[in-house]
Amino acid sequence: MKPTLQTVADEVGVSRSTVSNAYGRPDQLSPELRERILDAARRLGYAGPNPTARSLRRGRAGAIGVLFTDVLSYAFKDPFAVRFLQGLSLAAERHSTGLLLIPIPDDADAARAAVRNAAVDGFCVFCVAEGHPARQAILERGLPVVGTELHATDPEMLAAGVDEVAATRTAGAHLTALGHHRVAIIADLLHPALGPLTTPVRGPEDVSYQGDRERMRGYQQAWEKAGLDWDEVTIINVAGNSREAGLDGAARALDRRDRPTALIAFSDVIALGALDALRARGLRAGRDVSVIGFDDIPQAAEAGLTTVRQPAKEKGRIAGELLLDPPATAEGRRVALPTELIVRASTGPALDGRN
Amino acid sequence: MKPTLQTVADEVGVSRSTVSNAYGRPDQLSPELRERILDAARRLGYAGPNPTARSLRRGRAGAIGVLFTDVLSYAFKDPFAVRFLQGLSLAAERHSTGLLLIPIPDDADAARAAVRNAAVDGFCVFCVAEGHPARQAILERGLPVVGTELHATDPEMLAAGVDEVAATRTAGAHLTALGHHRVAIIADLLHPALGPLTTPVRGPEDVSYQGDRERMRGYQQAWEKAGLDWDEVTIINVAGNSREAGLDGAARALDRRDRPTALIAFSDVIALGALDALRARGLRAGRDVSVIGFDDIPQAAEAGLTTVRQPAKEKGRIAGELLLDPPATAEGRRVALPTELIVRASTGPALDGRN
DNA sequence: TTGAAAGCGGTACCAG
DNA sequence: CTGGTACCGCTTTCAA
Repeated sequence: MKPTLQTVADEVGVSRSTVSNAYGRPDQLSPELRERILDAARRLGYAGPNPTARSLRRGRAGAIGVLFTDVLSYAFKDPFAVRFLQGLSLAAERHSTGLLLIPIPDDADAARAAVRNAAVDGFCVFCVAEGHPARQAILERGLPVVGTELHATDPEMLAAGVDEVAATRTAGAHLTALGHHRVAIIADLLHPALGPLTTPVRGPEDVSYQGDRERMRGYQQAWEKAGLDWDEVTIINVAGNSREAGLDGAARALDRRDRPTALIAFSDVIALGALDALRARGLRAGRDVSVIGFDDIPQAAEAGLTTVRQPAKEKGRIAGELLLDPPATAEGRRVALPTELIVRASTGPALDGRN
Repeated sequence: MKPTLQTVADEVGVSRSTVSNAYGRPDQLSPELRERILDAARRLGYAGPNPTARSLRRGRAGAIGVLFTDVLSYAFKDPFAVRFLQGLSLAAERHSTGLLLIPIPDDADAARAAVRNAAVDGFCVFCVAEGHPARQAILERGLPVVGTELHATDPEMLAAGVDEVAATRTAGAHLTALGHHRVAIIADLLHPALGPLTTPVRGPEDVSYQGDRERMRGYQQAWEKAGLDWDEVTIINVAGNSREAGLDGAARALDRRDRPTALIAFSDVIALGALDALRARGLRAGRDVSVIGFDDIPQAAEAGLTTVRQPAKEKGRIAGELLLDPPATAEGRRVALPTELIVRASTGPALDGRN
């Protein structure tokens, strides 16, 4: 039988309360008694109050839940996600809180169950598509929830995000100013749980993820503003947010007869894959074909990738703080982070017959 | 007031047990009653049984704890660690269990507290040095613990690991066969919590981490077997397991007057950094200087890095299975995984005056 | 400074 | 198929 508070109390000849105090409120008893209690505990192999029982009593789980699809692989593969998690963990550490990673099973019922069974004080919804069953289950828990979409539809939702539309509108203006109009967008736009990946994506309304949808809107607005035809934009949906996916998607774009003059990736990892595709074809980025990304991960600088910078770690940190210490006012509950267009060598004037 | 089981029971006019059964054992009550209960729950905004309370009653936390130092950054940065975690999460998912990431605070007392307060069913000790205070605290919890050291000193400890000594003995033989004897070892060998990072490392006994210690032993044995002088081996301790650390460490080795003919990294990320250092000096890997790594992460193949392959994801998966379903027999509690020397272009004959 | 008592929200056995 | 009844292990007033 594992020792409990009672075991120790009996051993020392005091009450449970006193033993509890020895651990949680050292100032409530004499140092000698405390020492005696701790000694006895050590002797009995008692490792301290049971965390679960303590959580139940205190009404605080001591962890925040982070949901992941694809057995975590996405989360760990994208340097942006990694930085975000680092920020989140920073906030968690500050509040003596753990991070509970919850792998979301593919099955919808199992996914809901996973959410319902998570002993957490709040959830961070990171890259979970809006219609996903797990998302609904999270809202039902009635716990604080933080996301990265500044304009999330649910009013209860906390958010640490950037103005995606404005960010890509600027990025788009950069491209149109360089004379690009026949371009291809490459991104992981469709969530598999919501429908077949072959669904054609014509515009923002077909995109599963809110962030990506807004990014597309920004580019659309830039095209409008420049008086360009959105139909000249090819939208290529790829499976997954990864360098390999970017390579595939870019290959599909580059091997068309009317090769686009620029490739727009919705993340840097995808953009990096696009650069790989260019290289494989002997094409020079920023000269033959322009490439633009999103995030500004460290590798983007090395690769000379033009991209939109967003503060990844800070985003995570603020998301964590929002969750662990929710502001009282509605305004404080949505924090907007800045973005910046970082122009590097991968974008240049459009090389186009018509120019 | 948040609704509880009782609230729902009262609403429907049944007992708590029945409501509990409606969630946990659907076969214990009529479908109609169950529907009525679930309906009422929905109406009242009851999201299902409180996970903490359930855990307490069931005696199962539903999560395994994974300890991390350095606010998780190490864990997320090394592709090997990422794969390991993926494997771990795979096992966790199979057992409907979450992964609780526990950032270990620098302060020893806080670290112990973090371990004691974790509501978990077991711990996975991944890259936590042997003398680390958190490690002691883990053992005290009396929960199952899995590590990656096959020859861990604690008999209770479960393990999914490789024969590090044999692996590097083979790798070392490869190098000595190529004529290398004046080499440099580059690795993150000293744990900061255990003493200053400037402590000189002369041999295996000075290394903080068991795995690294054994890797060094393997190389030492290869040197002995080849009749070479271990004193010709320079040991360079770097801070952290990262590409940057590898770059730094290699720089220190390459800029010496008696430049080593080969660089031995204890991880591929460090080896990749070493390749960066070579490149920066116009040196060709495998021609001017040889480089060998450990792990065989995907980037190793791209970089043409000779390395020791170990099954990262499988290691994590097995660690998870061991933890969640500990074998009864002592033999089954330590699983040995295979390693393989993968020879690529980064190693070649020693370029040495004396050869 | 110490202790008694009342839960925190459930689960599971067992009787009906 | 349903309900009564003990707990799970701890924290926290409140009195002594």
